[in-house]
Amino acid sequence: MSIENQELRKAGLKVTLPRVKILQLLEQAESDNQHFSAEDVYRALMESGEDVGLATVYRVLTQFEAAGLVTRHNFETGHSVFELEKGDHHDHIVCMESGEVIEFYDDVIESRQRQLVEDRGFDLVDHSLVLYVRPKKS
Amino acid sequence: MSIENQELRKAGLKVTLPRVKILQLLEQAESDNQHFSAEDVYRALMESGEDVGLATVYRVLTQFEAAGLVTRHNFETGHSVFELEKGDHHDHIVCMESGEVIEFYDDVIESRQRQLVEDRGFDLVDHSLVLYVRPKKS
DNA sequence: TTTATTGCAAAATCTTTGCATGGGA
DNA sequence: TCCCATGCAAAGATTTTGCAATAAA
Repeated sequence: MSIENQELRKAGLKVTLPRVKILQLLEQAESDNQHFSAEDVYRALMESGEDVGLATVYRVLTQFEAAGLVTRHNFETGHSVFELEKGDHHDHIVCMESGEVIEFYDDVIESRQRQLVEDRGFDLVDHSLVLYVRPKKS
Repeated sequence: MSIENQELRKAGLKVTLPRVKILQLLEQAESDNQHFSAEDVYRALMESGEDVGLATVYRVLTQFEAAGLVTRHNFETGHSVFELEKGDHHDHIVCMESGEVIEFYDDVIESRQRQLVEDRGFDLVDHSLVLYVRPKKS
């Protein structure tokens, strides 16, 4: 029994071909490109000969999100991107020209955030930080 | 000469009725509701008897954005919202129990963000930071 | 078999654009 | 007058949904 099948069952999802293929795709993603739009996933499936409809891609990704398998980001790009949930917190840099997404983690920012809210009498539960950038001109 | 007219001229935009009305609407917004969708603006104009097309609302808001008069946000709501640019950048702390929203500005985080993206060969264009918190238990 | 899932197409949203008309400088 | 701006409708782009056919358990 494959790892994908186990994960799908654990999530309460019937093991079907589109779900397995999409989960495999997300898990085999290169470390420098783990953010997929529904269109990205659809195109990748078509290229590898899998005949899966775009509507199904949307449905499966939405189910994966509900099951906690993926995280959906709504960056300012006009479309959603999906990322496999690996449990490691990170923030995002989004290039406004290429659409490229870079993950980063910075201790200075993380601890500063915690201190800022504690100074105001709160505990930090979660946060969302996205840096929108453009390639340096000079 | 009204303030709106001056602002429009300064932005290099011809002073037209739709532009003046939309700018007025944004400037008269209550402090607790400064985020408008194009549809919001369109509806408000219709209700005050101004016959402006929705396409024009989009065009004007886009021009205002290009001119730096407004900021466009793409929240998770599926549609853009526009906010008058008042020059005071701030981030947000959101209390998950009371819903309270606190604005803050922190130089350490701001400069660290800039450095992080510049180390990677980018210029920081914009950013979005929201801290989700809970009242401290102890 | 039995029910959830899929594929397709159509619809629902939100936003932009082409083009002829109208309004501001 | 001279164009820019506008209104309308149509087109785009992204995402969702209805429904009959299909596949998993």
